[in-house]
Amino acid sequence: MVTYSEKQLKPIDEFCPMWEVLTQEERFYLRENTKLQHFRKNEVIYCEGETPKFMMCLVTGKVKIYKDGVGGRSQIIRLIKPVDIFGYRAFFAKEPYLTSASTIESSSAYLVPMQVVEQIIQSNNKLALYFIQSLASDLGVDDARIVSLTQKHVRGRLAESLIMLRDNYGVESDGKTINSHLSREDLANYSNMTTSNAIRTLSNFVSEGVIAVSGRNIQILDEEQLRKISKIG
Amino acid sequence: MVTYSEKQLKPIDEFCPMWEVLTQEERFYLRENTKLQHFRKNEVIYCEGETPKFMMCLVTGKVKIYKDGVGGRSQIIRLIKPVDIFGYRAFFAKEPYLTSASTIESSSAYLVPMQVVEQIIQSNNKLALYFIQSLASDLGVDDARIVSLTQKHVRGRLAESLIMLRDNYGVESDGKTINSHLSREDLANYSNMTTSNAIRTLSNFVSEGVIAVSGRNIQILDEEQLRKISKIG
DNA sequence: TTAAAACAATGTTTTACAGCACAAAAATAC
DNA sequence: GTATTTTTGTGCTGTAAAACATTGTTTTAA
Repeated sequence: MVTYSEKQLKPIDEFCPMWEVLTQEERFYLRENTKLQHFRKNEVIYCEGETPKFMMCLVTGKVKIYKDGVGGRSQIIRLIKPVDIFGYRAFFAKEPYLTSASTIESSSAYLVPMQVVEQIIQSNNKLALYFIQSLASDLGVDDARIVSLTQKHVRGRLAESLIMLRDNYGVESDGKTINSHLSREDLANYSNMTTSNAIRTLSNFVSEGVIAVSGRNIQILDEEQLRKISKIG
Repeated sequence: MVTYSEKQLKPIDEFCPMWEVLTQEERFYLRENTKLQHFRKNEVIYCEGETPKFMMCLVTGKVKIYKDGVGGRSQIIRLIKPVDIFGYRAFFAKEPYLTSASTIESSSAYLVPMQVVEQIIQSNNKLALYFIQSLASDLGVDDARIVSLTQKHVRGRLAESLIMLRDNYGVESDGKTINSHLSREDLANYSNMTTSNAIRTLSNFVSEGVIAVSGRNIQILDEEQLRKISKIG
């Protein structure tokens, strides 16, 4: 039962540039074993503790990777945008999932069984090197994040998050509004602060003229100043 | 100019189990291009911002990977023990080093040029998979660490660090003393707290009977209680 | 079309922890 | 073996940010 819009969708090996290194046989094998799945807004994709079975390639929507910590407090580890892949780390580390994944808006993703990925890696070194590079980059981001989240003050952490959101998701057609509409709570959970503090600090930024806010729409007005706050704070 | 003790040392491909997957030719190629280097106590091995050229395999001693953050405050990201490899992440991510590395005691390490590593990976898939697994594991540790360092209280963070130190470096011949002798400052920098707080909390643990301390020697007396503190705090 | 959640905003209280300052002890240098 | 630096230990103070409380606002559901 394939809908019209899905018919128009490119197969996974053409949709996502990482598979360009595959041979024709490998591409066919990949396609045959990949399925497209849709997720409603705020639907959980996988949970901490589960056994990783699929790698996901996000086609549309937005996904958060998070961890529930002390006292049910949630920490968003990273945010996924279309064409990003996720859900494969735990399999390679031979562990159950250490994180959970949930959509933050209606989303769809290609699901590839991890055995299929592993098999292709075993025959294709370039794909292996792609994963090495991808994991190495993520690890660098995490290393930097450890320092930011522990050492920067609330203002600095929020400023950094806003810049990341803009860099990651881009802006809307007006060229200003960040193409991401996180709730204040998610913004707080990403930036390691309480919701109250995210709200408070956001409105401080507005009165200082560095950003403009309208509901969940955020515009960066003075990027230089925001970077300054991110660096010093 | 090879000393007697170095003569006795196994070549890198025999010393470190990760190279077992190499062919004879690859092993020879690796050996020919590897050099052993000694580092004094508190000697810097590489610095944030430098271009990664070598992968290190620690032969003896202990090394800290750290990042200098806000106001010169240092955060130790991870601790290296013999036979661990380090210094390769940035090369794979095609970045300059994001962290610095320094010995915390007199150490020696095999240095392998990253081009050599990359070349062997290109011809040997099993080695590629080893790096994928290694990076995936480190990423999982970092993900968990983000939550611990941001959400746990001082007591919980220090308790977790002590357990990690024991698990990572083991105990001395008495079967109790942790085989690691970090300064209070390094312990604090690993656990994201001030030196004062590390000292204070450490002596609190002593009066509670969960650990015993004598200079830089630390013994875990009540592991169950320490785990409890780590979990709740 | 009203009820009920969920979300946003703001003010108040509490507390965990950083940031000193200073003293003692230990390691290192001279 | 004395001097000097580094490390360790302790107490006090200020403050950033959590926790709590209250009210207003928007979205969802019934």
